[in-house]
Amino acid sequence: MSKLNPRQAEAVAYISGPLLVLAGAGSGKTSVITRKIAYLVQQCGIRAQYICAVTFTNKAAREMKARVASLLKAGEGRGLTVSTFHNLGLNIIRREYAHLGYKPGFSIFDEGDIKALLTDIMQKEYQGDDGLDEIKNYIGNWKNDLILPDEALEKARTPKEQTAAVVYLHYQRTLKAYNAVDFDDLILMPVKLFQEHPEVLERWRNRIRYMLVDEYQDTNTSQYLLVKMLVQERAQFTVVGDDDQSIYAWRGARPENLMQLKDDFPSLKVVMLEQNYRSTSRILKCANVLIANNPHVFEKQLWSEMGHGDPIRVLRCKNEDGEAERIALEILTLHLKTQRPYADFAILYRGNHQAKLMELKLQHHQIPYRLSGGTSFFARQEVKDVMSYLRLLVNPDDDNAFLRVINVPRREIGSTTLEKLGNYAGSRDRSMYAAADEIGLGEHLDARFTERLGRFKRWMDGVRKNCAGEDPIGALRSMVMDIDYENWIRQNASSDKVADFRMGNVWFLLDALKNILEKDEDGQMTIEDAIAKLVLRDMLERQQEEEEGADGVQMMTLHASKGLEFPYVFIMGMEEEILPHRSSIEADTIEEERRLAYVGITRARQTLAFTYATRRKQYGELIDCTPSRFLDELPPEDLQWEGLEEAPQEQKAARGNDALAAMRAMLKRG
DNA sequence: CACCGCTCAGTTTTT
DNA sequence: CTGAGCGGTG
Repeated sequence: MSKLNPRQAEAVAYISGPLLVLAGAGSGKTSVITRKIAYLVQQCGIRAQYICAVTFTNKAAREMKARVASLLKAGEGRGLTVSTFHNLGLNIIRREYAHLGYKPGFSIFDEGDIKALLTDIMQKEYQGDDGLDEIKNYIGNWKNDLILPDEALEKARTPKEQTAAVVYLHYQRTLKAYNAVDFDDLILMPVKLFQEHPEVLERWRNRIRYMLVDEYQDTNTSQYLLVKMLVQERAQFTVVGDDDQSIYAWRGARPENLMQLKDDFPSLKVVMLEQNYRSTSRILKCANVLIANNPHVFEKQLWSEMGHGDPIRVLRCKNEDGEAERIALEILTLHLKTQRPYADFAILYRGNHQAKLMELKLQHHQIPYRLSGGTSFFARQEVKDVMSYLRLLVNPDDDNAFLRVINVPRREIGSTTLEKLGNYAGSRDRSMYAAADEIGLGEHLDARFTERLGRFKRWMDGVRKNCAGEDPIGALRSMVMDIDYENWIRQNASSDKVADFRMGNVWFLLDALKNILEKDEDGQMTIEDAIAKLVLRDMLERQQEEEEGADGVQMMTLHASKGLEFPYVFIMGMEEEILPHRSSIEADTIEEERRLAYVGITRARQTLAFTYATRRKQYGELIDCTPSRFLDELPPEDLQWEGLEEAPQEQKAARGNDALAAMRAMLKRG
């Protein structure tokens, strides 16, 4: 077990009041959190069940859990909570749903469900879904700021806001009727609940006596309020964050929450972690010098004892094709020369579209790679279908799921039937599923159609019964067989290969569900809970990770790279309009772009290179590119520019290009 | 309902 | 310039 430095030790041992740890990149913040949990349990006699650590991603939570487990003796970690904000919120709602007027088995709507619901509402209210995304943003922002529909209606000034507020009101009512919540509600509802029911809050405060929050700079207003309410005047907490790594303001994160803490908790102690255990000092100097261009409340200087390191190279390329080619050749050469696995190399970029060409080049040179991001597993049709079956199974009020499922596969229930069922259900204040076999429906629908609906409902009720038995997963597998889903997939797929892949996803989903049920320690997990966890992506990634053991160059966006590290890092597209992004230049949010560059630089352990193209095809036109202003902000003495010989008039002196020639020669040799 | 052609946007994204 | 998504048509 590694020794903590004095600052880290101070952060771990300080438990007499609220603590803010400003942890620079690579300064061992996860160690501090995990060691602190162990310290609380082993030295302070606080039982693990009273400790709650919160992260933003499942991955971070998983890593933290594993590291804590390795520090504690068996049994000591019993009842410890390490979860994401959303999972914590889910756990609260799971126990307190009755106070919120919800029923068990409530659905969690994902991005797709939300859009479908909003489209539906806007069709009804405004006969069109123009500006859906904008309205969705308004609603999301309100929810992040803890503003409910009534307040939004009052506050709305512009016509757009008023429209959005009206839609918001309908949206929230419909969610309630469907016995559903969205992701934002998982945070917002617990806060509202605690505000309205102090006795419930008291119960939770009793359960959570010490709180630790990771990536605090990424919290939004609701999340901060949730933390604040739980810790309240007892103020037993540690939050860890880095204002320089705040790159999610665009989705509601408020790095100001770091400052807010000082006002809200005057006794706040601040500890700064400035020793970096990841990068060479040259890389850190670059990072420091760059970020010094941003205003700071807390000044920090990262330093390391990892040696001076290689110069940082800036590779000038003719065009986007040359850029990708150059990176591919660099990696190929370095891989051969150093014998390091491809997984030691990372290519980072601002936007996902930049990955395309890069991918082609890597393929061309037969370099294995791993691409993170891309189409989410949950966006896949077959996954959505099966998820909808699962949801309808545990939540018959979920009309969204009902509509998705009713004709998949074909049950000869058309839009007219569904519209009449919907109207009838609406008039009776029932869900479509509940109304599907009501006698009164016969007055609006022909017997043929009521029979089809009734048959579906009877079948579904049967499946639900089976699920309540000994082997719920087995029951779900039979359900998939029962509807002959495989046949449906085969009919709709373009090839057998695609069909196999899709069926694989279906079984994978059920396996993940099985794993969630099985790994549950206290045996309290119901199938309802497990499905909710599935929507929150928990467990799924873990399985995918296990399958992803293969060696390969890692390609990802700068955003996705936060929290990771690589020996060799390439940051591509270092150009004005790309990094900083054009829209950020226009919106004057350069500082966040600078932090994005900062995050990218601080991912590198030993070698860092930037690339940019002098010309680039954009929207069908060949345009001249300007190197990113961030390159100019870096210390010139640590940079080594390459590829300037074609443009000697540029501000930087041309340097020898021996490296490129040597590389080519080496490639020829083998 | 399937397919074709037109229009329009073209950042980052977890839960 | 592309690719997605939409609307119109057969």
